[in-house]
Amino acid sequence: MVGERTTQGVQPVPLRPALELTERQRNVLRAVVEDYVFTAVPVGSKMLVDRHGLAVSPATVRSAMADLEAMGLLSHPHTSAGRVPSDLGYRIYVESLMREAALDQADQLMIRHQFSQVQLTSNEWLRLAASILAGSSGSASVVTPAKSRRARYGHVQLVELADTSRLCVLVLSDGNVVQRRLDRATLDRINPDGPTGQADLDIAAVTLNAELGGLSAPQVRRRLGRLGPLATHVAEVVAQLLEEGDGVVVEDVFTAGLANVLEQPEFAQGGKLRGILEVLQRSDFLEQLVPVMTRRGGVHVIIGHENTIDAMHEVSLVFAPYGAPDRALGLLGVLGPTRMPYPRAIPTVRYLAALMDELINSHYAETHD
Amino acid sequence: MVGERTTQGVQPVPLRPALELTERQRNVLRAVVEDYVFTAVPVGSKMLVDRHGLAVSPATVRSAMADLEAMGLLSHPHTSAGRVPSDLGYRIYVESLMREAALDQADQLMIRHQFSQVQLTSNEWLRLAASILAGSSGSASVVTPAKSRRARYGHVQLVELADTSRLCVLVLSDGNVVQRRLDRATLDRINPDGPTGQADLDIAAVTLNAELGGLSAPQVRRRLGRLGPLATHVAEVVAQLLEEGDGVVVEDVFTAGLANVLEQPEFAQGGKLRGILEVLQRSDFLEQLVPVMTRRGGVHVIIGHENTIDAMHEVSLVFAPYGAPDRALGLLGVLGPTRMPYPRAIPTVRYLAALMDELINSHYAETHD
DNA sequence: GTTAGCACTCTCATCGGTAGAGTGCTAATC
DNA sequence: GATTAGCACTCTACCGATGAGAGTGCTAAC
Repeated sequence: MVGERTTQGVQPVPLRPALELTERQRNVLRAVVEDYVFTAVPVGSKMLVDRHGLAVSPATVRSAMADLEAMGLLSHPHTSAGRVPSDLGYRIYVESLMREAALDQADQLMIRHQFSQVQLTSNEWLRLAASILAGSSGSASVVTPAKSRRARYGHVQLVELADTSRLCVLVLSDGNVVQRRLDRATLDRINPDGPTGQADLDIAAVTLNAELGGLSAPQVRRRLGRLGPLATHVAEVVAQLLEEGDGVVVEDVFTAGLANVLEQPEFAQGGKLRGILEVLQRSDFLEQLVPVMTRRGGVHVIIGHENTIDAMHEVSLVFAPYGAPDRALGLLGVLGPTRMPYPRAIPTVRYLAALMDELINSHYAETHD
Repeated sequence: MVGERTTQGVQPVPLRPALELTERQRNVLRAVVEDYVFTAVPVGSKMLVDRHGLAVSPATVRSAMADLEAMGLLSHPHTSAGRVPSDLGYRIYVESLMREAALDQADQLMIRHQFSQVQLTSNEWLRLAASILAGSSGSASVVTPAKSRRARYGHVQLVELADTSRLCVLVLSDGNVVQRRLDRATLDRINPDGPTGQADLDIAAVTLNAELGGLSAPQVRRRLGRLGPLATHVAEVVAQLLEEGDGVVVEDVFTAGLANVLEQPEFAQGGKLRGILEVLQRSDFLEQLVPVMTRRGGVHVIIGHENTIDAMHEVSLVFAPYGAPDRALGLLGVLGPTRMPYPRAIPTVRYLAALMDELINSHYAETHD
């Protein structure tokens, strides 16, 4: 029942060398976190024994709480209020106190079923993932498309649209599609005898696809000389497109369930949410997660002040990478108050990441067995 | 100075036959709206004469206000509070009282400059538009990609990815690109001798591009018989893709500036925003605007209860279509409290719609003159 | 080591009172 | 006849006091 593999070592955590807790302290901390996550109200000693069947008196719990507070795991809004977990308290909880259960069989089936209804090559897929994640975790969710950090040339298509525009559509080796319009003036310079037509474009495309398959941006650049003038120009554009994508993993972000976060009492007055919304819409906040995530897979939890972004000091992130290793990497996860139901959020994120791994791999590989 | 072309006839407005206002009533209504939009505080008679240099006494203003209230243009939060415009009051204001100025020359240049930095064929373009719109209007903004309601076949590309997946990339006549993975099992059935390779795919693509250019979904279906087995299968997929896009205009939505709305005092407590956020993320709320917008271009204003969606009863929309008539239609606009600075929002939306018209048309047509 | 008892602290909800803003009405004024 | 000054009235928002309740920390007894 209890998930053996917890989410340890989430990297930026300054765990003091020996933070040994007694069994009682562990129980109290666990109870405080779970009670507070549930009620959003600072929890006092009496409530705690009443609701969690601790076989000791409130006074004993008080002394344990005082110890935990001294260690920095709990804090006090004011003298005569109950205790609230600190970021560090949540950290300890997540790493060694939490009882993490796998996702319900029924939920799993339901989720799978929803995915089976939708085409993988469309953004609908990601929208669905975001929506499921938000619904199931009760937080805001974020999903980015799977994308290779070093995508290579896959296949190019040059199109003359009904009007006089010329489009270069590049399918990358990771399956993503990017496009760019070809500059008219340049085309006219290359082909001074008249407008560049579909026939010209087709010839260039054939050349390019034969010559450039599987190449990276610098490799494409090295080939520039050996192609015809039109093909060279397009190859230049292709190289640019490859370079623009290089190293960038997070481009588009699909979010859902913002309303869930809005509902939380800690964000009742809009002020606090404002910063978060702004960060969310920029999306570069995910960029910083990429190195950590690629270094080691699995679910990563970032709690409150562990986040380097100021506006995020009151929220927690539960994220995981998905995709094919070294080919395409996507990120997905949830964002909620630090007072987040981790035992629910973590398995949900884990399951969805695994599912999307699976889908993406079968999408690409689809072996015959 | 004063914009002659106001945004009249926004359709679902039950304007009573003869709503004649005296000059004074008009002035008072205008002053109330502008004061309230600025301060967000119900405005009383004394404040009004003080701040708006009305050459009459508060008592006179009071009587005018009472008249306006009887006509349903103002309302009273409670007995001894100031007046607040009703939705109808805003409507009258927008249609005939507002002094609408064109956008600043400097602003215009700045916006143009930002667009010049970005590729039209990427979503960055739309993201930028949303961001400009939000920043300039101080509200939340929404932008959808320009899309034809009846796009036709443009050009197809069939790609064998590095692994065993086969992709069909379809460029539509409106310049948009859609893709779909080809089903492996079907391919194997069509070509039982071995896996369908890039060579096979190329041949099929050439056939399809020669045969199907400019055709609509039913026309493509009618051609199905005359093509080879592989091409027929792909054409089937193409027809599906065309059909899925038919009639749908709003698919992806780019929003920005949600935080701006959050900041407004009327949404200080999250509850009200919740519904709006949910509607925004669904995006089907725009679908209902499409018929109105295509029937007649220009800026459309929908105030509070004029909106058929319940969750939107406390917000106003200022929207305009853009794109090439009968080819590709996109929607853009802003969403804010009914207490919106219409004289700023409307010209901004108008300008941006015109600019995007222009960009899109030069993108597609780019005539030689 | 645990617990009961107790004094103490702090918040929060309640309540009455008051200041202030605004109204509607009436009678005087231009 | 329209406008305005004056006035009584109403309602809210704010303030300060009060008391209940929850929770703590400490000490002494178990």
